[in-house]
Amino acid sequence: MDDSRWLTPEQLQAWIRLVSVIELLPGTLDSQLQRDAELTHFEYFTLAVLSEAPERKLRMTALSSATNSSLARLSHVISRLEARGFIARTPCPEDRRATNASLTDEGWQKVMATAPGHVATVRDSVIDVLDAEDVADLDRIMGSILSRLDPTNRLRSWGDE
Amino acid sequence: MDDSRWLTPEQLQAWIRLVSVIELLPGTLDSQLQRDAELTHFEYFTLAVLSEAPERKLRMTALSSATNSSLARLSHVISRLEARGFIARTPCPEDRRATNASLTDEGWQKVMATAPGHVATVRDSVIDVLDAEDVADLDRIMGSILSRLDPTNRLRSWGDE
DNA sequence: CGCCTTTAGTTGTAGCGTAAATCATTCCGT
DNA sequence: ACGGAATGATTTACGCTACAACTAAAGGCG
Repeated sequence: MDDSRWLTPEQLQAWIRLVSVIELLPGTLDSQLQRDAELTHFEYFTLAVLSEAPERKLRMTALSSATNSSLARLSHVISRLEARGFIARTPCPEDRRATNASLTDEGWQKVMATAPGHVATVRDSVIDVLDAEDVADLDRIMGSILSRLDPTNRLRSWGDE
Repeated sequence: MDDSRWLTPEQLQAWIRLVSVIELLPGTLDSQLQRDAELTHFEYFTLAVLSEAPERKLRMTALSSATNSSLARLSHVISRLEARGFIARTPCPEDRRATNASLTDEGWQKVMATAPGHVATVRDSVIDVLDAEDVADLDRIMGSILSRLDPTNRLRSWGDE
């Protein structure tokens, strides 16, 4: 086993801290959203992405790509959100294999009502502890990592969450 | 809703990218470990932490703290690892409420056998795309975030994963 | 002491995510 | 135009995690 393939102490510590954030942040986001809106972070994010899309509508595949999820996972989530009236499934005319997921008015209301509390949590747990330079560094580094993690490089420059 | 509480475009993009990493990295780590060692990343991490502890033994509470997990989650995981022979539970003499989890020889062998492949994945998906300055930035930023996320501030300066 | 509270840990259950199987439709080479 | 491969999406089964309830031991204090 080549020794140069091990991590330096600096790399190791940065890695452990990244792992810790990955372990802790989802819980923070989920519990605020669960408490205040009965939504998981992924459910909220899905609604939010949809709310930014043209006509508030996207094909399942496009939505799964935009939310970094598998189609299977998305399908489950959309089923739940559909049952709650936040999303409607409609068959796609151009390609009869495809399904469009579109945000209902109720879904739109839900996003509007939920966003402020969520943003407050994001600021409180992440953004507000960082200065402008930190934010730029974070953006650059996460971009680099994503280029490895996300083979299809779908990392857009985003309008909004 | 005060407008200053919304995110700037720069903050928003950095946030979305962080969320994407949080969504994608666990899957990458889990699938490599699952494929090569039939371990989740959390299971591996637990074994690894234990392998660095004095006598390769820690109390459940200390271990849950070191792995950023709840005691309940840890208890389930330790049960699985115990059933597979990687860990042994022993009652703690000083405090009869407490339980020690200690790494068995098999568990030690497992960590040794699994580490190289895992480190290769970590390098490949994260570390190798970053230069020394990036690593320092990542470390600093994750440290800042953790100070908010982790009220007990147990972020040590780590010996090893 | 006796009682209440806190700490340590385990267990049961419900819900979410992953992986694999399935099905329908479309694409494509010949 | 036909048959196979690829694509779009859903469904099922199963494993992991969070949450709540519970047991047991220790600490604190009047």
